[in-house]
Formats: sequence, C-alpha cells, structure tokens
Amino acid sequence: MPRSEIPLDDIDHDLLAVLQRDADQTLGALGEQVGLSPSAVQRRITRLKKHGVIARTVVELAPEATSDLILAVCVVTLDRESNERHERFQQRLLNAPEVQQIYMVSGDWDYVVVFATHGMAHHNEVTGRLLSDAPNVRRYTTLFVLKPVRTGNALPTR
Amino acid sequence: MPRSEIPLDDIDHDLLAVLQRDADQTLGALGEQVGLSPSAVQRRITRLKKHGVIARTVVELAPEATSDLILAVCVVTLDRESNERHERFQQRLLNAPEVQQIYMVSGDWDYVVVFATHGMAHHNEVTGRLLSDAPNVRRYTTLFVLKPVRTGNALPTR
DNA sequence: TCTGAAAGTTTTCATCC
DNA sequence: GGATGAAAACTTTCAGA
Repeated sequence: MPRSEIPLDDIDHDLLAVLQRDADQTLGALGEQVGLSPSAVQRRITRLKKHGVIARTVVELAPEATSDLILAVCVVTLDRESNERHERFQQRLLNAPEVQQIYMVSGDWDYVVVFATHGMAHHNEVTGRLLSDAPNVRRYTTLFVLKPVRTGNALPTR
Repeated sequence: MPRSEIPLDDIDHDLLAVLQRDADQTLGALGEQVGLSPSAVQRRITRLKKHGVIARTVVELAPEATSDLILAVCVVTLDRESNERHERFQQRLLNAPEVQQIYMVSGDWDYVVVFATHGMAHHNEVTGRLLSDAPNVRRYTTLFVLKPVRTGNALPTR
C-alpha cells in the first residue's frame, strides 16, 4: 500500500473515528453513522486502505481474558548514541512477541518499551534477556501496570 | 459480552495470534493458516467474541498518514493517594480523544499516559488542560516520541 | 462435542446512472 | 454520491466422527 498524502474530508474523518472504535460492522451500518450509502462507504474504505491511511485491521483481546497477564512499561537508556547500537537494540526487541510497543523518545531516556507477559517468571525472563543482559543497555526502570485504564492505538484524525 | 474463563486449545491460540496481526481475512484464509475449515473457524471466532476473549475489532491508522502527529508519553504523579482523586483524574483523561493509552502503575509514578495530538500547539493545549492545570497532579514529565518503532496491543496468549 | 459440507442468507463488489 | 445485479462471504443446519 502506497502512502502518498491524500485529502480527507469531514466524512472520512468520521469514518476513521468509527472504524478505530469498531471495524466489525457492515457497510450499511457504517453508512448510517456517517450519512452515506453502503457503496459510498465501501469506496472510501478501499481508498483509505489503498493510500495507507488505514494500515491494518486487527482484533484486540481483553486484558482480563489473558491469564496471568503482566503489563510493564520500561524506560531504557542505551550506553552510547550510535545508530548501529540503536538498530541492534530495536531489532532484538522487534523479534520478541512479548514486546507490545516500542517508542524511541527524547530526553533523559532513549526508549519506552511496553512488555506483555504471562506471570512474573516470564516477565523476568524476557526483561532479563532483552534489557538486563543486553550489551548496550546502560540502565532501565520498570513501571508495573496495576490497571490498564485505557488501551488502544486510536489516532486523532483532525 | 460475558467474560467467564474459557479453555483455549492450541488452535485457539494460533487463531488469536493471526487475528491480532491481521483480522481482514476471509474465514477460508484463516482456516488455511490454523488448519481448519471456514465454518470451524467461524464457530471459534464467534465463541471467542461471545466470551469476551476478543474484545473488539478495530482498524489501525498509519502514524505517517496522520498529519503533524505528535506522540508523547507522560509519566504522572498525583498529589495524594485517594480513590476519589484517582477516579476523577482517570475520568478526565478518558473523556479526551487525544489520550491514547492510560496505565496506572506502581513505583515512583502513578500513571503512564500516551498522548496523540496534531502539532505542538495542540499538544500543549491538551497536556496543559489535563496535566498542568489539573488540580491533583503533583508533577509530570513528558517523553516525546521521536519514532514509534512498534505500536499495537497484541497480547501473548500462552 | 467438535468437525466438515451443503443450503440459505447477507454482505460485498463492480458497474451503471 | 446512489442504485443495481453478480459474486463472494458468512451463517445455519445437519450428518458423521
């Protein structure tokens, strides 16, 4: 999917907002919410996917339904600023399915990483391998999630 | 959707892993990946939704396709530990569409909050209103996202 | 109890206006 | 953007393992 810039009108914005909350609806139901016929909705969705505005469609699991789920936010600083080191660090994290999110950030820390694991043993194994025993991690701090008040990846579109 | 605990077998786990990456596939295509007929796949998905394992289906937007997107991770500490204050704080954040994620955490900070806004002016307006000018926020620090290396909400299911 | 296949229904897709 | 018919997908039912 290419991702050239395309203009979005009000209806596109409405449609994207709806789809980011619930994409499990028929074109007719979506049409009612944005004031369009099913075929018009279909045309717009096709266009939004084609131009890469809509990156993908996924299901989200209920955190409560995942047994022994431990969510943790780790802030990480690497040893030195070096592109190669950053690349390697990112690649290691990307290869781990327990790494839910990775953000490179500015300021005192280099990265914010969200881990999703099953139980403390699993958490320790994963963060140990990816952070404690990593060659280029200078320091990191773990913030254990007591309650995921809101999750999701919804982006404002205007 | 109720969320009583239900047993998941290997095929359920495979199916959930696939759906968390890409839910925009036909039952037949899904069936091929997990080794089941389309109707069997459909039955399992229905069951997983009914029991709340699958919370919802959503589209994810490409961050690059969102104009002037600013992502920021804020760590926040409230003035005092009080259930009522926490409730109010959470509710204010939940009402803001620019608040993408909220995690209550243990340790030196009380919350990790991810903001998604359009441009610095918007970012400052939102964090000003929700954090700086909030009555019960003691302090907070902002980590601006330079690069979202991985996003998503995929949870490991086993 | 769960599967696979077939029938019936709904939705989606492509073309037309 | 809306409407229509054709194609595809989904849902249900049923027989068998």
